[in-house]
Amino acid sequence: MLKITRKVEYALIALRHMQNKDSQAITSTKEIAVMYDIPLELLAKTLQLMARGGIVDAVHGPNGGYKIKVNLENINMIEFFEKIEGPLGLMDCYFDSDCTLISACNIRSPIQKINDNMRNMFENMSVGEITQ
Amino acid sequence: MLKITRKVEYALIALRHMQNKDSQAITSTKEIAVMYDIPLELLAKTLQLMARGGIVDAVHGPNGGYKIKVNLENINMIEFFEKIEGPLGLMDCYFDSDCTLISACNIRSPIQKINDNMRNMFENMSVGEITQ
DNA sequence: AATATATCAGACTATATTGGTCGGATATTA
DNA sequence: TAATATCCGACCAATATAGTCTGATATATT
Repeated sequence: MLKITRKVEYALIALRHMQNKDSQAITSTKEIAVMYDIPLELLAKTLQLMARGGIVDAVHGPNGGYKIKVNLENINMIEFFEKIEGPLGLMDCYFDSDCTLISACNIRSPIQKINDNMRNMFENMSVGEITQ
Repeated sequence: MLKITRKVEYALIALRHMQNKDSQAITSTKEIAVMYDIPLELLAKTLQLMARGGIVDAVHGPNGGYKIKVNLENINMIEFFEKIEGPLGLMDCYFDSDCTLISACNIRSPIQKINDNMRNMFENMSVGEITQ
């Protein structure tokens, strides 16, 4: 429980690796997969997700690869998780709006409070902080 | 990802239910299972885990059940999770102690930073806060 | 004592999620 | 045209979680 997925882990490793190079340098999937001993295909998929999500730019063809596109300080961990894994279960909860799930929320689920805390924490944590 | 298990959820629901009754009142598994529509056997197991963990007291026999044993403000969420699910992956990380996993930690895993933050958050959150 | 009811305990199955693989398409450089 | 890299979805394998079943033990009531 409370686990971070491999895809997210691989994505962060890849970003940190690229961050330590010249900002215009191109890094291939293979380079990262070999260096950190990560399954190539799976890493490839996560890099594709980051490209789709606008976090990195892709360069096709021989000597192709990826480079970081945005300032990692400007993207929070919730956005990041959702770009890679899709919508999280950690729904936003607006106490002052009307909520059709009040009974499910209050009667059934103290979990909501935990999720609110987690979401809040990750919204205030940038990818840059994590990759250093 | 980042999900809380059903057992934890059921445990919190049970505690909140008991908290709203007289502190000496006995609550059976059945009472809770019926009221919140939770699978009886699974709820039974989580209550047993809480009894083993010293959070509740069990009363055997007819009209038996459970009652809260400790002050829920004095137990943090990490302790609670571990009583119910066993050791979490969110290891403690002591930066000033020597660590045989430094390379794995620094080179491979930004995850460590995320886990440290989560652990810190849950250590400073009491079960009482969540069950109200 | 016998019976009914509740917790206790572990093995077992079903389901869902995640991790990883494969095949083939598209883009680009040489 | 050949080689290399990203792209994309379908697929299978491994793991984790959810839930079920069987039987034991403790105790209150009759």
